[in-house]
Amino acid sequence: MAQKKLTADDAYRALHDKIIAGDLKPGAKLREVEIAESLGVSRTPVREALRRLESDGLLTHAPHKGAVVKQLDFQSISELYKIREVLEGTAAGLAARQMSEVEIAALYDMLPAQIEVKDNEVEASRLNKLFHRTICHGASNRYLIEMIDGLDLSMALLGRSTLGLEARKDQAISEHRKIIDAIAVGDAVEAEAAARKHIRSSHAARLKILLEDS
Amino acid sequence: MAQKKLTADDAYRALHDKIIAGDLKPGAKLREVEIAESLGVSRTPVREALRRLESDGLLTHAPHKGAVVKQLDFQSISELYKIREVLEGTAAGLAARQMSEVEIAALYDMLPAQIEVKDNEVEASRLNKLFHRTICHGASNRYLIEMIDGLDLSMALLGRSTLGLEARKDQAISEHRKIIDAIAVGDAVEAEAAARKHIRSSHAARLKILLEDS
DNA sequence: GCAACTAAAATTGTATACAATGTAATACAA
DNA sequence: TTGTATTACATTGTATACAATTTTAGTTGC
Repeated sequence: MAQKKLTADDAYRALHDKIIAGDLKPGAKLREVEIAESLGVSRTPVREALRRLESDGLLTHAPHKGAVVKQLDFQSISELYKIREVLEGTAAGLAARQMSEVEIAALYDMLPAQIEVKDNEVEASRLNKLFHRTICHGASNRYLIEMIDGLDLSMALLGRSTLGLEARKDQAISEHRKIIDAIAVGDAVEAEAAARKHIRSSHAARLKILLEDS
Repeated sequence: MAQKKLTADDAYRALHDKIIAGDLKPGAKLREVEIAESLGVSRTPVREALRRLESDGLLTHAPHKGAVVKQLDFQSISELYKIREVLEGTAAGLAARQMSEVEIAALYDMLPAQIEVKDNEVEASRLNKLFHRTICHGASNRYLIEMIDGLDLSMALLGRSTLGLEARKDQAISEHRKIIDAIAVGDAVEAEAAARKHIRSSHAARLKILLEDS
């Protein structure tokens, strides 16, 4: 078999994926030797991975105390959605000015798959991310892309997707369509407004989940 | 004498400051052993510092090739200012809704010092950053603060401040006052508009400097 | 039984040694 | 002379050894 040599980047991705998948929940402590052994590497690359995850905002790290998966409090979640609203709105507005016909067509093409996916929260979430990423890239701004990606990562700390709520799924798709429609006609103001509204209702759905779970 | 033990965090700050101060210019290659020896530590903490600077966006880093101080191209600079406009505008808008009387008074108190500073680009830049940071904190959003701080860092890669231009200094102060005025009366829309305009004219000044230097 | 102190174990931080990769220089052939 | 291949060197990547710090467990005194 392959047994390809693992590197720091592999360690990063492994931990990254574990956190995203919810395998490592907020509050979980990460011990370097433990991780190193489980991955079959030394502590050095593990430490590098941990530091990257820290600057990604997925871990908190106190000197001599170790790394812990970050736990978002209520206030942080509100702040997170507020900024997401601004950035996704900006992205949609820029996309309305810059996206090409084919790119817009690609957005429309994503809708059927979003509708068809049933009771598969993971896949629904993947398609949703793809949709938002496509618009974000349509804005052609590397800093914006980086920031939204960063927020998405933090979002993963919240656990299961809001698309798990059946009602939310249909609403989200309808909102997606409105965003595309505005982009398609080059209406930046409306595209931004639609995107902001979409994030706000996503926030509302999130709050519903949080209150259910508590 | 003290001879305090240096740690990874110190190495980070040392390099960080050298880049900000322009001591390490874009394009400069950073060799681990060289830095380690100059700081009197081993490569381990230096590597950690380099990785942090990389995720700060101050360095680019190719595997097995080493770290280089990032060089921003024309396109990147435009994108940088575009996002700064959005974020600083958002910050000013939120600040208009949330800042307290005393905080606003503190903003007004900063203006005289900004006016008095003469031919001291470094000090002028410091006061300017302080002003923007204060508004940013007035928005009470940790993610927003983090992002604007990150953009400020990248901004440092551009070299000397736009406040070096004599005409720009007066203009900037006038714009600062307009922003505060809007915040003081709680006019979020106007505060955002004023802040965005401020960043745009800063961008214009930046372009002037860039064209002069080339 | 509880509190505080002490010691030992666990864990992170740093230094160094070794491996892998990339770069540059040199030798050789066309 | 130029192009290429080979080899030596420089640099980064990983593993391990050691130091510093924190946490935990145990013991002693009250």
